[in-house]
Amino acid sequence: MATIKEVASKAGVSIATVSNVISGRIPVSPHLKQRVLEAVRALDYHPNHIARSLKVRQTHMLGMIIPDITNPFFPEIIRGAEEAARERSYLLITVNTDERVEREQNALAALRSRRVDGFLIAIAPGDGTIEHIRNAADSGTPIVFLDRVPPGIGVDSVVVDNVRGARECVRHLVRMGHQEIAIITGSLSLGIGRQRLEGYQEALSEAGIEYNPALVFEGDFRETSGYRLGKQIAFRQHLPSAIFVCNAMMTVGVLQALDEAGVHCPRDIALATFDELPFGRAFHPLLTCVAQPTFDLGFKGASMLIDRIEGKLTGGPVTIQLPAELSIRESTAAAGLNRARFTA
Amino acid sequence: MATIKEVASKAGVSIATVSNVISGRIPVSPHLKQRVLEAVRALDYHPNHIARSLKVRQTHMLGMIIPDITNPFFPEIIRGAEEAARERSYLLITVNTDERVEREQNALAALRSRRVDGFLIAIAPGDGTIEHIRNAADSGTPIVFLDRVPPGIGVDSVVVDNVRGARECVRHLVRMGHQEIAIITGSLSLGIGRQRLEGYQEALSEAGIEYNPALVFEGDFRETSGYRLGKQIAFRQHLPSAIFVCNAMMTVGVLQALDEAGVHCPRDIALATFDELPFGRAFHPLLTCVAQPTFDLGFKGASMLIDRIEGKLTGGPVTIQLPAELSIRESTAAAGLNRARFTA
DNA sequence: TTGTACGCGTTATCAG
DNA sequence: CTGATAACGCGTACAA
Repeated sequence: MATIKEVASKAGVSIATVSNVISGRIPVSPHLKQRVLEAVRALDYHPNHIARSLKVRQTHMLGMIIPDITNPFFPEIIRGAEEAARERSYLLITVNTDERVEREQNALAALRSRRVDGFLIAIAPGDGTIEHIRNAADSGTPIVFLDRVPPGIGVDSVVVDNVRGARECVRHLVRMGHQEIAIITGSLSLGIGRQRLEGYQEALSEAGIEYNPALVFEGDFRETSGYRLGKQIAFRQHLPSAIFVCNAMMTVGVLQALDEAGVHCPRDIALATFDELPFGRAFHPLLTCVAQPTFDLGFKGASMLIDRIEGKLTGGPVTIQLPAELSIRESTAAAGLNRARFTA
Repeated sequence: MATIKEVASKAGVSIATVSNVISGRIPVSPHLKQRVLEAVRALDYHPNHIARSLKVRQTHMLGMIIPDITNPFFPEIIRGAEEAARERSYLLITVNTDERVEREQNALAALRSRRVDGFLIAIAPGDGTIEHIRNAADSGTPIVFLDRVPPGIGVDSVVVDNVRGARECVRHLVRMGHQEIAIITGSLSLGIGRQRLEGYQEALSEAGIEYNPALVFEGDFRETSGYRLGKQIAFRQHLPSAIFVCNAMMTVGVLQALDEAGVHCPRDIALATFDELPFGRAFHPLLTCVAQPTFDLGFKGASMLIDRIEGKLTGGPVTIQLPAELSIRESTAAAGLNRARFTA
């Protein structure tokens, strides 16, 4: 690959002049500029960002750590973050941890070695060891948490109002006449898992419905746990009249389980889910869900991170809380109550 | 961030010794090794990969360029590629182009500036300008194409046997008694788009069914085009008895369109799709599809690329062709022929 | 095993 | 406005 020296030599100028043309920071006479640009094109010159990073001590790279790239929730976040990064000429590097803390640690180490300018992190569920994250924060690298925030660490974050979203969704179920509402939670070692459960509890309590632990099934946000717990619910001696599932991946599993068990939604049971599958438009029945502002989560997170990096945001930790929006659809239409029959 | 010098000083050894401990290339006495490791931990030292890259002239980074991260086909490929990269300690950097050639060019330039050791590329549809790719290839950086290969450039690739996959799928439709089979193609400026159409044509020809251009609808692999063309088909004066859709994203659109038009699958029309939605298990009806080996595509692509980079693979371009597998499910069950009624 | 000079490609600084 | 040159942090190679 051509170097700045070769360009300079080809254009008959000094390397400093080439550098000035490329960066545009210091004006160069049109005549020389022209010659430089020609040499750049002729040699297919691409400035060596590595050398540049070494010198300026920043890489213009953002490290993003997410737990599950096969959950469509995250690709949307990535798109948002990538868009913000692109606009401000940062490169986003995303690493997937498969919900494993050990991979999260490795990813963090790899990205710190690469000297990314900042981190966007959605943590994996774990036993609460966040030493690796605390270390990164202590090193002075800005961090913004996305969606999932570990406890006891004061950094920026962009999150969803999980409690409210869950509450409104369960309220809707109650309004539809449901008294016996099962919940399939996410990992309760995660704040978002607990918050959604909390919203569920609040909605029940408001309605004067007693909280029944036997209706609480703890999943892990992955499809297989939805499938497993869905089966468990379907084969209970007594079917609840509704299920509130705490994310869309698990809902896919639940749908399959119900289907195999011959339980029809919404005729036999109502289903509502936190989080939306982008492909839900093709589902039958259409799912009542709490849609999250995924793109925005990523976009705002990356924007905030870059502001921190560039010193445009100073002072204590900032938390941006985004609302989630309830969409009422077919899956909660008079279900399980045998008041009406619904055919998709 | 701590430097190798600080570690050396803290451990009371030379930087060369620290370097040797870290890299493990030259043995160091257990005693000193221990002291170095302690210092590393105490200082939370992370080797500066930037400086290292500048010296050794390789970054251990793989650049991946994909057209649509919201199409679940690609996250699976990313997982595969990332897995292969991780195992061989490379870092995968993925950039999404939103199917836009202009972004592809920018991505390529950015990654070349970053001096990635090689490229994994699934091209965006365009007017055939592949100068940017040819330049990258000419610069000596290894490239492996994934799934989508531009014409007229001799580089490695990992692809799917599209012709055969499509042919078998349409054959199945023919076997089910369909004579009038519409096709919603992908972008025909892409090889994969043309190949799937070719498979369709072959299957028809085998069966002695005349090829009818009026049944060919050109989409672009995105959901909205499926929706639009689905509507078009649904409102034709004469409904075909089956549709073969060339990828799953478009199928989601088609399903929605049929639904809105009151056309029921499989009762009124059969549907088969190339490519599988991972969430298809929750669909009604379950979709007959040609499943692609997505993870493998990514894994094999990245493995091959790293082999090239490390000189373990030499010689002319290699193409790995992976089979796609037909899964027959409910959406093609005796449809449109009014021979039977099927209720999901 | 250690010390150390050297170079990697760039940018920043300062002298012309 | 242009050019010469010293960093940036590390890996390598050598001599001690």
